[in-house]
Amino acid sequence: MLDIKLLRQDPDAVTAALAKRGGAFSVEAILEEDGKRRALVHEMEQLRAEQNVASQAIGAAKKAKEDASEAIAAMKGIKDKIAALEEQVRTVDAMLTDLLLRLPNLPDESLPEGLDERANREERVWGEVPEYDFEPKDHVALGEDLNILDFECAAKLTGARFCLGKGAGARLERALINLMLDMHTGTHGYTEMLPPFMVNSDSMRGTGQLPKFAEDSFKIEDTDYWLIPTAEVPVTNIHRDEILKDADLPLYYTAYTPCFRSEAGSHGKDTRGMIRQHQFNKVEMVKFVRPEDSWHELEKLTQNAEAILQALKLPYRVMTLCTGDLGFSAAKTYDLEVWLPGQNAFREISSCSNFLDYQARRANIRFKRDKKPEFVHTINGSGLAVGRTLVAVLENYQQAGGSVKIPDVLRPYMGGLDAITPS
RNA sequence: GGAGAGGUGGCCGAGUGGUUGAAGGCGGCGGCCUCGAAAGCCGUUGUGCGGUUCCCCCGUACCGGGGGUUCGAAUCCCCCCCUCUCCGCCA
Repeated sequence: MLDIKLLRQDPDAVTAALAKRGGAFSVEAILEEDGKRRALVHEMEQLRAEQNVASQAIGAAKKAKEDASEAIAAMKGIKDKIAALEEQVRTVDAMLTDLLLRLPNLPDESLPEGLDERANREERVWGEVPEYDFEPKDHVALGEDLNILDFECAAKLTGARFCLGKGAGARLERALINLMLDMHTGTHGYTEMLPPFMVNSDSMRGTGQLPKFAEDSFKIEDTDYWLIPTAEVPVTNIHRDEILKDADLPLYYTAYTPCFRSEAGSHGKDTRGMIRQHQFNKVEMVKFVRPEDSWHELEKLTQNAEAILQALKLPYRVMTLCTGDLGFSAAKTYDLEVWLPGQNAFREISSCSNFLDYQARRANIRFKRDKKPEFVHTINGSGLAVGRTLVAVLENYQQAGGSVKIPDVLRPYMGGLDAITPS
């Protein structure tokens, strides 16, 4: 959520910044509601002040055994006026809040401007794109030939966009989760969390999934529970409605969770394999930091995600998302794109974002160092999307005969196994 | 799922219709005392919104959440949520 005061002070700057995202956002309507609200609140509070004074006088009179019936009768009218104003304030307030919640974050100045991913800026490339003296297979062919991934069976169990991991495939996924968590907790300084995989609507609103993107997530029927689309939701909301101590900051959390996404609107996109699934595993990193540290902390968090790819020796590049490709709540995002020989392309495997105080405002996460509480800044990123990492390992480590070498760093997690071979 | 108990300020804990934003204690902060510390003593100690000479003050709201009764509600009524105990069920 943006600061309403910023909209009041400089509506033109806000409008201009939002326009870079490509959509049409009306700041004017919000300011109109805001003005209405303030006038109503002022009027209501003046009446209340009057009422409070009168009520005290009535109390005093009754104590002194005096007749207060006239004063009581006089207050009857004011009560209805207040009630009517309360109702109006409620309506305007709800309207204003809804409008504000539907306004995305302002893109940072440093972003390249553009409407879609073609305008994203490449920051750096790591590793060498591998060359093969044979035709490399994609992960679907590899997985099925090795009998470690079964999409057909998953379709029987559930439907499209699911995958059954089998044997070494299941274990490889688990190994990757453990490697990531061990690196983040062991050398990057994060505290591991294991949150609920369902959250309520308040949490979804806190991180920005609601009210605008309800259709992207799965909701459990007859409840207020949502399947989490990312661990960002429960982990960021850990400190919802809290005032942290200055000494508590910065807080670094990491969490493994499955993620559930409806993928509404992506029909026909990435239908093959496990690139785009309704359920996938992810290890997430979430930071709560002081405002002045957030840009530096974003760089560090991005490097923490890169460290996993480097440990696995997977080639990747870092992209800065342009203004039009930026997510709703983010001010700036780096995408890590891993090289996939099966697609002959770089594909997103991590998204690391600085939200500034946007989520903190929504979720009301503050800290106190002087008199007045301040909003923290939140930062998060995938470290990494596990399913896509498994895809990358299979495709990048494939051998001529269809076997897949296990990256050195994963072998301890695989019981010493050095390769997955056709049985 | 059934029965019961309970949710009050950072924490513990009083309060059951009228200066109660809320006693008391703990903790925190400031001061006195001290060579220093502890103990002791004194003072202070929330958040949102609105107004404003913009953190100084004023107003208003907040005692799990939402409605209601009343001139007036932490206190009475209704609904919901959560926690605890017992039973049932279950991993």
